[in-house]
Amino acid sequence: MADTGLAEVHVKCSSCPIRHRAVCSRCEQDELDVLDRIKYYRDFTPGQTIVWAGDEMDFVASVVTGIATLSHTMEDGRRQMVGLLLPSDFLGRPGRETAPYDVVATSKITLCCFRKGPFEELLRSTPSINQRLLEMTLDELDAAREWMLILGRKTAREKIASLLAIIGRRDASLNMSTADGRLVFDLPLTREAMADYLGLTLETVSRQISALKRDGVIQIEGNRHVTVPDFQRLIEETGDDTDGGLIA
Amino acid sequence: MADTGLAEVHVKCSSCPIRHRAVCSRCEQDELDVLDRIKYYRDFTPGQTIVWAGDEMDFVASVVTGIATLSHTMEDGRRQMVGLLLPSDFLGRPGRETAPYDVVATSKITLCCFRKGPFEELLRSTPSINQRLLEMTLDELDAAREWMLILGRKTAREKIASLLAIIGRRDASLNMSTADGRLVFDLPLTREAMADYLGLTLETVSRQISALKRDGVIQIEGNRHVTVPDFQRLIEETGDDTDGGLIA
DNA sequence: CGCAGAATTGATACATCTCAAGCTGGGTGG
DNA sequence: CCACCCAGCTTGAGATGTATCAATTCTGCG
Repeated sequence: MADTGLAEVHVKCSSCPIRHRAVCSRCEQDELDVLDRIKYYRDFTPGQTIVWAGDEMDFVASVVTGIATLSHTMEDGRRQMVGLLLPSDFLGRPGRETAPYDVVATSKITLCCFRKGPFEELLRSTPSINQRLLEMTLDELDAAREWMLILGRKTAREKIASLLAIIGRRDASLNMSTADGRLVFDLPLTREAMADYLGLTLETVSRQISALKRDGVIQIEGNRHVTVPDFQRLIEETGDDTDGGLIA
Repeated sequence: MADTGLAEVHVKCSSCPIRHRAVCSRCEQDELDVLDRIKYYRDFTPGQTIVWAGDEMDFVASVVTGIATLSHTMEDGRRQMVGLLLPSDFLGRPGRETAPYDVVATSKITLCCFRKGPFEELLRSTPSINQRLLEMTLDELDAAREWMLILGRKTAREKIASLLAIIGRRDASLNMSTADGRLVFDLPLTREAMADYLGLTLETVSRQISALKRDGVIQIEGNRHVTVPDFQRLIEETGDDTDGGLIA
């Protein structure tokens, strides 16, 4: 079933894990009933391309579980990630025919999909969805702008530290981590994906991670498992204002 | 009056130059009447800071005329522009207390302002505004993502060509330019502002502009007046797919 | 166990930054 | 009316951070 991406199960909205954060989070029960009727799930396997840039895109979706990336690819192969989709994030743009970027599953991923036409109809008739989508889009725009600072002005070391801080912070807010500045998480990205995120080569990513490890800013087991002994220290390495509460 | 930014005149919405493109573009007459009652104008002079990052921001606004920039500044002075506000663009974020970036007037500029509270009320009660703001925010997000590709993966020469193409295209769509691939416009930014836009130093900007001039891709009179003899050629220099219709 | 993808490490090349010196044009005051 | 001034810009020479090319070495998994 992985090839078609069609999933067998149909979870009720009321027991959906992203119920309180996704584009539907402000919906009343009657609105959820409508969504429940028209939604459908699709699963993708790691590495699988969900949408190709330029392809017609006849659906929009929420990420239920898993991770996906949005990226531009230039003709000569240079690639820049421009979005990272985590659970509850929204994929697709109402009022647009074709996808502007490649969307690729980084992990096993499940999407909650709506055909574009019906969703656009809902958007017009359901203020709670329109307002939530506006809020989510504004948040994404903020994230994109912080990302632009990283891409345009930070050194390779600061870029790596920034990415680790972003991932660590998100994990902390999800997993109710220890509040004592210690932080443990798994990287959801390969070195190459990190390079695409940060506008670096994978070699430079590797070197800078090694350097941060040498300097005691982080510890690593295996390739993915990261321990940050002192989050504040990591923040200092990002070049940002050192305000640094875990949930910022 | 430039110091307070308060403008003397009060233009009726129905005869406003950005009537058909701004956040209010989908409003009916009765909705415009409401806006007309609560809006107020503010003027700023070139170089004047409209909002400082971190300051409380008690208003939102549409740019009526002129140009402003949004930018992050790091503690050590590194600066990255993250937004360029042109006429009809929207400034401010409903539901946020403090400004995340500096907003600086690049030219003489006039804003059509609304106090934040009343505007948020309107947003809740007026779907036409909410929907238009969503659409505009999605457009900005797309622009931010294209910008991320420029920042992360393009060479200095490609960055300059991309910026010239962006400015040229916009001017072409406004001024109904000659359709024969020739293009003439004025740069709205200094070399330093271009550098902040592109994540370069101003020296590199200057060198690359000189190089493009040497290679016949552009001609320059004075410091700002640019002629592009062959727009397609410029597009080839951006590194993007060479689709290149003027209005893309 | 062994293999393939992922990651590390090294040597070198090169694009862009940095520091420094001069140029240019428009505005101002003597 | 001219000389000066200064912000904005250009150009040069050298330093430096990151990319590139090229081996190895890990790590997780069948």
